[in-house]
Amino acid sequence: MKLTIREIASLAGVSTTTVSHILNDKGQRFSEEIREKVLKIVEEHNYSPNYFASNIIKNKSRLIGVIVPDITEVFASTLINLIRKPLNEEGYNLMTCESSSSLEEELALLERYRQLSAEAILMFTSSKLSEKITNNRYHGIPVVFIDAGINDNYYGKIFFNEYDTAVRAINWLIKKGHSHIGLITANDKQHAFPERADAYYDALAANGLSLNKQYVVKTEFTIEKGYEGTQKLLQQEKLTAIFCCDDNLALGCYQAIYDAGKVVNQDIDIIGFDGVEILKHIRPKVKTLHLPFGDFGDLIATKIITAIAEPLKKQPDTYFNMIFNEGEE
Amino acid sequence: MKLTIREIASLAGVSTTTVSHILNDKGQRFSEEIREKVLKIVEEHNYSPNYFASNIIKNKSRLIGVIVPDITEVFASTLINLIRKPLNEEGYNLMTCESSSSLEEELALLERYRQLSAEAILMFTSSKLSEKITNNRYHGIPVVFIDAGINDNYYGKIFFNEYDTAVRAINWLIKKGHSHIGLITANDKQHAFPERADAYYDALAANGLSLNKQYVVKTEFTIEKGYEGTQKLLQQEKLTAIFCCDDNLALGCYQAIYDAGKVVNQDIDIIGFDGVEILKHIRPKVKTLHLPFGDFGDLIATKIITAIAEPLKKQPDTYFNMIFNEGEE
DNA sequence: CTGAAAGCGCTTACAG
DNA sequence: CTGAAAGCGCTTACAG
Repeated sequence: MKLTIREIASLAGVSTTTVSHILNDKGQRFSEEIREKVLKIVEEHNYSPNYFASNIIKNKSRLIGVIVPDITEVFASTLINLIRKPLNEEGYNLMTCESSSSLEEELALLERYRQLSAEAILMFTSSKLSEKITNNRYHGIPVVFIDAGINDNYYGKIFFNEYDTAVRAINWLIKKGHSHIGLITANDKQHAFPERADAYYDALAANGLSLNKQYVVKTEFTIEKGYEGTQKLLQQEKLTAIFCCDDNLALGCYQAIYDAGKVVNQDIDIIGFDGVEILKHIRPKVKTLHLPFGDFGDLIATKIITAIAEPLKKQPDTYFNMIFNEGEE
Repeated sequence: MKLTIREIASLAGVSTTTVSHILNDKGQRFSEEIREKVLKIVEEHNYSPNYFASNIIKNKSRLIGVIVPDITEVFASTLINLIRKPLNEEGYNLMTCESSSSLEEELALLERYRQLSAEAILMFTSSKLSEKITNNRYHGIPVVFIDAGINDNYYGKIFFNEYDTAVRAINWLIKKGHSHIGLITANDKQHAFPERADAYYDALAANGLSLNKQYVVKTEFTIEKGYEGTQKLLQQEKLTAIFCCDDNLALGCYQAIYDAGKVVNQDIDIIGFDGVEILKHIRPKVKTLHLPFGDFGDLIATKIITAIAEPLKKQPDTYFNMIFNEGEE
């Protein structure tokens, strides 16, 4: 059904060598006339070289594998969205598969991508994989992690300078008059964002507010846990604001406040963390620290391209500032 | 770096033929002893056949290409999520690319998937592509559309019996005491869901309510347009409920009501359409008709598998009921 | 400048 | 039962 290079060559009255050279922009061995003739025939018959045949020789798949716990996860899909364009422009295709956060599935997907000869893998994970992937290479394939610092990172860590911005956010709450502020943070098994909680502790101290242990909930970063954590915090009658170390928590917090018959941003102020899309859609809007998603995406795309070109090259760490807008958003 | 079948063969002291047969479960020409020996060596060296070399012969890529306007779109990512597992189990890999709803990009992606020898393509689109893709085959590759009936469908249309459930929803509003109900529906260029609007018209008539043209807004199915449409409707002072023919509209509607200082489900009742995730997260919760996503996903997966096995086989139309829960959700 | 031919890593019809 | 060899559709070093 599909034409082969041989047929195109015979149609054009040249050798397969010439057709291949023209298609791959190799050298100037053919006249412009021939070039155009061949290209015209290719066009007419809608010919495209067999992807597998050329890859077996070029040993390049142009494929970048993405592993993500769940494709409906906003943080990940936002980032995938951002890196796709620059990578497409470099001639790479993204392929996304889901791991359901299962280590077994993650390993199976790595293996599948290896079989597909992926040139790089972008891995969203909360598993410790450094043992399987030393120096960020899985059987030679560069693996770029998005994992909040869980794995060693040969290709450079990314820091968001969360602390300073988070301090600013807490200070904003305090200036607004809040003195009983709750915190929902990680139980430290899944995630490790100590700066976020530290900002809370330090900002309270710097403003002469004492730390109330009843105001602190440690849990996992899900909407449900945010909901439950907030229910607990709401038992503290004086509490008037909650700082959530993640937007999923913030969303659950928002729901719990509403369901408890209170009004968000009126009875209880919320501040979230990451700046995912959904927080813009809910009402009242929930304030959040924003990741600089655009720059973050560009960096990841560049990291991947660099890692493909030079898998053995260490890449530097990068620092970004988080964004927090004190005024109305 | 990567081992070849020849090296495995020589390591095992057998021919490449035998190794290939063992790896591909072809025949019983080898002893169990040899089989185990080869498998052990394969295991030890973590050998996997070169994907491209085998595909060039088998002419099977095991790849299913997905084209989606935007990966962050909840409807699409929900569905992709649902079909991935059954398709993986059949040995297929999903590859997802974004079209930004641009016809040009859609065609480019179809072409790219053709070059990748995708075995089937799942296309989320609002473009009329029947001209390029007659009988749902693009250069022989089966294309399954998710497109609300825009394109011809050789592989069977999917109907959601939206009408009956939508009538029930409107009746529910009327029974609740609403007699001034707004409608936000499509401007008919992008989408064609006439049953949704008809249900509104008919239910009003059946309950002896006259149709007020001021209560009807025709627009596109986006959050922004839902917002603007609602602003228009809110100028109608007697209006106390709005039926949105899409969940994006419902979300924009929800926002506009809040921003106008009114209370959702108290001053103005909303009913949406599709049952996407986000409506469960907002507060107050917005009632919506639900697609039977689970069954829908299973059907699409089956359609794809069937289309790959028998590309020339017409597939039957399918009818689903929408879900509308009158009580609390 | 041009094309015949070798070779990429597999699979499989075929000969022994 | 087993393996040498042809062949999949390309690319490219090489010979003319």
